[in-house]
Amino acid sequence: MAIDQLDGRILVLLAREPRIGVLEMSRRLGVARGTVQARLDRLQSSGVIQGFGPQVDPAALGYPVTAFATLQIRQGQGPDVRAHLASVPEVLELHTTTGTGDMRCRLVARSNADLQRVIDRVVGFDGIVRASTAIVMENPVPLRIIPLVEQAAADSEGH
Amino acid sequence: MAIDQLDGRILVLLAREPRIGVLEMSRRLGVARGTVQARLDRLQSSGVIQGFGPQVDPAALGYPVTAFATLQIRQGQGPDVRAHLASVPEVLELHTTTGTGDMRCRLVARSNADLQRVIDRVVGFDGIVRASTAIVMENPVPLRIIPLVEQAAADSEGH
DNA sequence: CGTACCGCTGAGCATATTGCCCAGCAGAAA
DNA sequence: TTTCTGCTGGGCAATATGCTCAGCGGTACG
Repeated sequence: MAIDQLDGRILVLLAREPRIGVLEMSRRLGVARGTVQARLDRLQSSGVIQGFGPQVDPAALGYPVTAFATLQIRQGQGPDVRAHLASVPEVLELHTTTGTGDMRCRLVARSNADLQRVIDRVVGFDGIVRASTAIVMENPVPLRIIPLVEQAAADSEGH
Repeated sequence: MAIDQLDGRILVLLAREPRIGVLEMSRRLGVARGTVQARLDRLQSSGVIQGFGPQVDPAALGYPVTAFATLQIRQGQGPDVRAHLASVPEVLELHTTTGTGDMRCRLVARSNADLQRVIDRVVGFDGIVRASTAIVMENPVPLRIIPLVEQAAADSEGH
């Protein structure tokens, strides 16, 4: 479950050069190919690596506006609201958080004007009591995992 | 910049079976290998596909707790606060949003107790005026892009 | 102390894929 | 008509993959 230094180096290498092959990886890391193969299999089957899906930029797809919405849900309407939000393509992510019936979702839109349409569609659903939205201006730290991987690998040093 | 149906099918296929090769993709899609190759190159150079980095599960790394923090920043301290937050491995993402000096970040921690340590480290910085945190309980819609890709591809139908 | 067990190594082999080339062809634009 | 662009289908050498194997050093356990 915990990862060691070699696992960490594999993950970092993979994050930096994702299209790299197993053979090339083994050369860079100075270990046998079978070892990298086995580590990768283990990382995937243990769930540390969930996949290698392409990271698609919504902006390049024509959706340059990102926003976060905080929703308050009427008691008992949770499942319905989830299904509703899941059916909206512009909802990229949804979490339920502490707080009475609170959800937060990440939205994208084609423009600020289009965001209004998206929000209307999102909150125009019975069961959503209240909604507040914050538009993203900058993204100083894009979603990342490498620093955490390095810390986790370092933590496992002193076994 | 906009994607067509073939691009959309490539992205969906790639999202479903990321380790698939160009040759196999061309077979599944019923087009020539060179075509898929060219489309992939274009998707990458145009920025639609940012990369194929491994999707690492923080929970499997030993960080099962996720939280969102909303920070209020003192005027003019933005750059310093950003640099500080970027230096904390548990900060996975950071956005600046509308609102007076507002930032939101995504945090992970080893436990609820550990979250306190992380928050202390995050907010224990001159320039952060106020902070509120919400712990994530469920993630009904994990970060996704396929529905948006399909919509974008469908929108380009009527050229 | 001896004996399993486990992970890593280094190697080999048949098969599949890649990167790169080419000529031909259809549709759109000029 | 002519030119351009994108897709096709093919071929080629080089490379990577999946799989197997025996050897070898640790560590755990009786």
